[in-house]
Amino acid sequence: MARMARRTEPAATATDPHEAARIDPATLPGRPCSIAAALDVVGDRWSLLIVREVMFGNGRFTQLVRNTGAPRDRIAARLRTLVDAGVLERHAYQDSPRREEYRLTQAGRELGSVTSALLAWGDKWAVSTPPMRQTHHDHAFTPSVHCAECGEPVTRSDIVREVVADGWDLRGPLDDADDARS
Amino acid sequence: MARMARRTEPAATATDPHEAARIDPATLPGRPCSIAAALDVVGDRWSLLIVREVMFGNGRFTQLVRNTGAPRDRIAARLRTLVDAGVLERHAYQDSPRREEYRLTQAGRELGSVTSALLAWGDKWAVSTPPMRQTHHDHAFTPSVHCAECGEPVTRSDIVREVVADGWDLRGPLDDADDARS
DNA sequence: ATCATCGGTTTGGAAAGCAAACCGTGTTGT
DNA sequence: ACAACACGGTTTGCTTTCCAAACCGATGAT
Repeated sequence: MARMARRTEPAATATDPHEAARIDPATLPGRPCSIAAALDVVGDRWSLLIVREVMFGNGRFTQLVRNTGAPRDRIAARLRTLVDAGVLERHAYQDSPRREEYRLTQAGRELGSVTSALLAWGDKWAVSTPPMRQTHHDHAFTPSVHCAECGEPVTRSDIVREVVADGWDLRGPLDDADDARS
Repeated sequence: MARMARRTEPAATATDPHEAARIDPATLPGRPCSIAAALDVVGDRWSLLIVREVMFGNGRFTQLVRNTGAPRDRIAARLRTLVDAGVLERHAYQDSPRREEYRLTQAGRELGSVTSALLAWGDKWAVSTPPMRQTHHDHAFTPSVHCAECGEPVTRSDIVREVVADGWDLRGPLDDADDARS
């Protein structure tokens, strides 16, 4: 994808061929950050809609084109990069004629937390009328973020962030005359 | 943003001037879906990185440019659409010379669930070395999605989805000869 | 007076996105 | 046998967006 094109190094040190190459966050523009790295993989216009459709069981090319509304060449391009990134895998569902469909990998399945958060936010803030309903054991489902360690629901102020990458802190690059700091 | 440009109607029925205009999901390309609507607002290359920086307290123009790595004109353009969408608000932090900074609205703050999910996913699947550490009450923080109603941690198979928008179900548009259904 | 800071805008070229037409393989209908 | 169709894409020609770098206007500091 385009954002990828701005990175300076592909960092092809994959030992396992099944494992997709990982991004060195220092090669991304701006702050080294896993949010930026995640968006480098799925942050374009169509990727998360493709993931949504595959989650719904619609993993075939024509289904993806129809249900996302994206141009065919965009779908084709995104499918390639998502397979390369280890989010999807290509799987033949018949020979003769050979037909392929796409399935989620474990990494792809775990994007469910992202689509789920976007769905909830969109329902609440973006949309006039929610077009889909989600239920969890027969009651309406609203996601709530908890701490996996202690199980408690999380408030934003409970979370402390610390930058471990060299040359940056929460304010920005350290060598910058942004404000007084040694 | 560009994706916005493909919608056919702005749906300007806002009663409250503070409330941003909401999207009619039927006007989006593809499946009517709040994920697509959310991505219509924050689904471009830079928006969520802007939101990240504002969450970190870096709400000024030059900070946003430096810390996201985006071109100045892109930041300016995104700030306008994010303010229009009700994610950010512009706030003067001094007069003479007048200087503005951007702050999160409630809608913007609630994008924390999205950035949080992306951060966790990026840490686990996209990045070679996580460049940031998050702690919750002095232990490492990993987000876990629970059901807000019953408090239980959520498995993907526990969630049942139902399309309420006209003309679609989970497979796609109903009038389509995708497979046999009345 | 000159230079620096801040919050942008302008400009010109390069890249990406788009809709629509096309293609190869294989199957179905007549 | 032959035409039409399904599927999973690719190609083409054009439009839109994106980018880097330069510029701008208001003000304050030297």
